[in-house]
Amino acid sequence: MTEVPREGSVANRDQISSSPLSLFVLKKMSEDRDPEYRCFIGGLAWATSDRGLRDAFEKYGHLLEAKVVLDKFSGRSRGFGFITFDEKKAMDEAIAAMNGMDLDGRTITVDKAQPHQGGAGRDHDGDRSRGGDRGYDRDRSRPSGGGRGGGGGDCFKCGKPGHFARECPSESSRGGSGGGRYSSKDDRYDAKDDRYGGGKDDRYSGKEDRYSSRDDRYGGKDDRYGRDGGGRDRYGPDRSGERAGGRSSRDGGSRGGPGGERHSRAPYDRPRAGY
DNA sequence: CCTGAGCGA
Repeated sequence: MTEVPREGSVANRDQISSSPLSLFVLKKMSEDRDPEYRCFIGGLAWATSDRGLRDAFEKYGHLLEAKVVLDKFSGRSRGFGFITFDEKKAMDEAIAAMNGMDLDGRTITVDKAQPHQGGAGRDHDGDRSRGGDRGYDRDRSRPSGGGRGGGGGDCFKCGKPGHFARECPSESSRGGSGGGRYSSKDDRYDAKDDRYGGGKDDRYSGKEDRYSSRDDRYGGKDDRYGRDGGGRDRYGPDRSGERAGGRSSRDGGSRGGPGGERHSRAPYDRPRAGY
């Protein structure tokens, strides 16, 4: 009746032992879904490295990880990085203390990092909402220096946002133009478009020597004022993409020389190189 | 004196 057949027990034991699937356990990477205390650091100077990040944030708590995101296409910092604390209060202290602070000569933005659920495999996702926000605000107010006099800010003449001091409508002679940057298109774009679509083929044949010095363009003593040295092009974090796209349309992917690299070498510059 | 604005192998 209530007797349990031993034969069944033996058979059942054997079944478990012979089940290879039962021995496997689903183990994920070191990072479990348990949210770590990661912070997104934005507004970093181009010359800021992961060491600089850690050195600036390890004082608020023990950092499990401190890394500056580098651009694989340029090899240079993308201007933001991530730091991971092992404690929540440390993260909170760091955010509250370093947000809007000046690091490496530039005002940085410190905020909670967005969780990437895919790991390395991440596609181009235009929507960051992901169905779950984590305090991330896409329409956040720009620190703009945080009003702490860090270096960012609005118009230096009238202090009104939406325009710059050079284009301040409050002082600009409104002769013919009442808008400033909003009126008509910029001639500078026409000039750029002209050399790409103007039909001039010698634009790179004889001008290439100027780009040969692209390694010293970042060799300036500063990361924000040393750009106007030999570049006719204004503010450009990396114009290599534009140039590569322009020449590829002409070359069709064929290189006529061994020096067809996108960049000669790492544009690493040391502000304290002792130069 | 400022257009960098951004979330990674």
